[in-house]
Amino acid sequence: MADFELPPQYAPQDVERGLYRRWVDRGAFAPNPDPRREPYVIVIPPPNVTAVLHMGQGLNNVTQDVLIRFERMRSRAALWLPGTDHAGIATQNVVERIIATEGKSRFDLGRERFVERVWAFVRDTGNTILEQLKVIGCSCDWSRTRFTLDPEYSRAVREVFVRLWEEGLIYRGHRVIHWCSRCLTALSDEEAEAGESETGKLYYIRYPVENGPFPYLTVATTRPETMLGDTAVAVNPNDARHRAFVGKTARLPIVDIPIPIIADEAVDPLFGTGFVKVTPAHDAADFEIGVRHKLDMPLVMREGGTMGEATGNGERETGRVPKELEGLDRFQARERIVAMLRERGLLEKIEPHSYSLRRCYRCDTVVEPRLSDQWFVKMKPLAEPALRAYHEGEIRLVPERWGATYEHWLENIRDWNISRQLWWGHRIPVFTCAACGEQWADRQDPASCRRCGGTVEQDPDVLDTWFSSWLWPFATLGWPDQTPDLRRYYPGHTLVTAPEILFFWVARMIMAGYHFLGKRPFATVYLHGTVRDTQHRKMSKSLGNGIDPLDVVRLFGADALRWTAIAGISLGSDLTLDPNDLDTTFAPGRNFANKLWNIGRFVLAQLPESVQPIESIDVKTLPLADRWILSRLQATVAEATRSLEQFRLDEAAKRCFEFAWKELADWYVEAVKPRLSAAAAQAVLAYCFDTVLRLLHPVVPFITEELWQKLPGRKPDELLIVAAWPPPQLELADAQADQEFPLVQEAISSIRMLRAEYRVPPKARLRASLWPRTERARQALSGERETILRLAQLSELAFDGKRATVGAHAVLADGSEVFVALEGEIDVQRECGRLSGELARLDRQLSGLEAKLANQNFIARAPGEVVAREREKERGWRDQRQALADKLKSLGCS
RNA sequence: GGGCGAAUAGCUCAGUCGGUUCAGAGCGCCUGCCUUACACGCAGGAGGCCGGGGGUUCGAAUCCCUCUUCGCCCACCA
Repeated sequence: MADFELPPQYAPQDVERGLYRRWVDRGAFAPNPDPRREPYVIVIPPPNVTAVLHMGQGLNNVTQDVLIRFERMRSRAALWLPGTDHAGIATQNVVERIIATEGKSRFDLGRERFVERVWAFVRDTGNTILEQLKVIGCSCDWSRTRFTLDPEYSRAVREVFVRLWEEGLIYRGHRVIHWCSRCLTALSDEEAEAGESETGKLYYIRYPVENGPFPYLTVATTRPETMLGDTAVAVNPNDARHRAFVGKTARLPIVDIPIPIIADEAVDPLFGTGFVKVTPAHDAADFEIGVRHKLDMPLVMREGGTMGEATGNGERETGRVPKELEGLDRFQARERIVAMLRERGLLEKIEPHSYSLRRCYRCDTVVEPRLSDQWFVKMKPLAEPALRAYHEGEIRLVPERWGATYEHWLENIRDWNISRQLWWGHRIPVFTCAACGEQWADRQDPASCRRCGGTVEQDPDVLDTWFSSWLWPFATLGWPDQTPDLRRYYPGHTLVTAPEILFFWVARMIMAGYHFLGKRPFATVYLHGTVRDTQHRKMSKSLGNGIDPLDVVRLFGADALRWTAIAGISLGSDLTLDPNDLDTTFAPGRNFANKLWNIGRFVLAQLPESVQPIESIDVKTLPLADRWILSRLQATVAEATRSLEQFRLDEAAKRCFEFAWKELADWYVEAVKPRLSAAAAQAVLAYCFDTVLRLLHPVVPFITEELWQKLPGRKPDELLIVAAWPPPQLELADAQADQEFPLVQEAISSIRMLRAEYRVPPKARLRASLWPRTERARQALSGERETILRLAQLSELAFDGKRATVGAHAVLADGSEVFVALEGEIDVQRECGRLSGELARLDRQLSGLEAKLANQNFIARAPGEVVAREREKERGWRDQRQALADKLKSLGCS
């Protein structure tokens, strides 16, 4: 008997913190330095420095932790590399909001002081989310924590920029990009998210036509305010209705200037009126038309989204914006222009129109297409190796279906706008000489022009935050230096992330990996689902339907959270949780932890100081229940291992749950209770519990570690986290036990059913008779007499070879008697009926299959393997048929 | 407009190659139980036209077509 007492309920709060500290203190999270160990590497999707943990990240990181703990126990040098992303726009926005409460803008502070302010903020709060990851048990190697703005990391970013520049893959593009008028920066195509379809208005506006076939034409637009920037009206060249207008001149209302009517293929004659107003500076498609027709491209909106002649960035005065609209917000301006048009009788009609607006992914402001000069990366050459890697199977997506999306994006890839008009981020290392105009990208900040010695100026913009995160798998390991870490831990193995950032991040990391190191960054991309509420809405702060993982940890423990995230989600599917009922949502995990705790409590109370190792026991001589549970354990090890290897984490978790609760606790523990003093029984019990704790450790690390350390024979410094994964080396599978113990279970269940059905009181003395139908069953059941008596709460048990019935005879407390008999599966007549029914069905199936196999068409057309499989099936059925027939014969039925 | 996914018990979801390991789990519900670990528990139970319709097949939750509903991704129809 152990000399300690455990409380009847598991209290996660009492153990989690201490255990985590022990793991850290013992350096358990660092990869094993033994060079013979094969590395296994996961790099964390770096959360934003400003982030606080939400369920989505909980799911993401717990998944990674399960994989890393699994591989660590499998003796690999497992490295999970953590870190954070500086998150350009997001972080800048947060700090801007903070200083706004002080009544200041970033412009009041100036660039240098503002950036210093952001750094101070990051130093203060930047570790929040990493600390929270510790609370949920993540076993990251914290000694290798990286930040995308670390000096070494920044060096990698700069190196990459300069290399791309030298390869001619970076260029200055003058074109229409997505512009956020609130963040005051350009955005990439991916950062301008198309949102929900919403109902807006389509305005039909008349433009007078000079000397045309008709005095005016009508254009349709959703953004009337952009008309100030129109430099043409276009029709489709094949549009017979409007052909006569081509070449004529329209008069742009309000601005009152002449604009040409041109023909361009891009115009869809079926949309609106077939006349399109062309605003090259504020619409990407119009820009293309403008280029083709060499049109002027005046900007009529300022960077902040107000109307006005824009200044700077190559824009010039055009006199297009009337005084009364000057400085007006674009949406107010829309109303005013519509009113002005109406006054002039030029507004034909307004129709409801449904479309989807693109919005800034950071502040949700409606994005404005805007002509400007930005830095772009040519993506085609980068995309090709990434595509090839997928086709050749060097990179695998799990689940596979995402491959199509990945391919489509890469095949249609567009150049990447990487400059942001922000202050927080990696400054673009492009330098321009004020004297001679020389422009180049440099690894070091030059003091003067490399050509003429004149003064140089650095580009004011910073890089897209994703331009640093796409280097994460190798920049975190010290690249561009050939560090030992880089050599050992690159390429990595598994990337775990949500499909939302497949383009933002995953595809780009693959491109960067091949381009800069010539090797894939990882072999497998595991894409998990999204966390949603019961209405299937994505959990988000703005919707207020989120669940704070830390609340869950507080209420139910980290293991309960982890259990729910892992066991509750199958490969690639979404995780639905109810934020209004945390108890229902997380109870299963908590209950399971408590169950484990109590199995542990029981086991520990029974076991002596030292237990025989299972290896020293001749398992073949053990009682049926022991052989059965060991056989089940062996199967569980095999299945759980295979499931984890295939990323079926839920299957692995559930299989172990099934073993621990249903097989070990419900059956074996109950069955073994009378023999607990036997050394062999103790050995089996200890071995089973020890092993299932190992299997469960990746999913529920805290409780398993806590219990495992208490098991007899444990050295004080032993930790489950670095213990060996259960090897399938012992031959514990026992086909006979697998067949016979279920008979015992069946008998017990039958009797229990009778008890319940006939309401036999628990205290009643009950006598049951069993009539096993085969010699083997008779042996098995006789051997388990004690178990049956105990688990079915019987006082007597009899066997009889003639009748196949389960019967029970009860004497109630008041002396009255109850006789119960089960006519179930062991009843001869019932059994005969059942078996002959089965035989008949099998015969039907068999004849169908035979017909199929006799069909020459099938043989000729079906693939060889299919035919082989069918033949195999036929053989199996024939054997089954034979066995059935034998059984029927042995029972003596016709 | 294209592409992808989902629909199975009251709820959240498993169900691989078409067949006796296919009607399953957890939660909830009902009936008994404080049986020498666990009431966060034990034992027993009820509850399903596997979204609708058609097809293939000896046989369909499973394969094909179609419809309905929901979700996601992509797309320069102003």
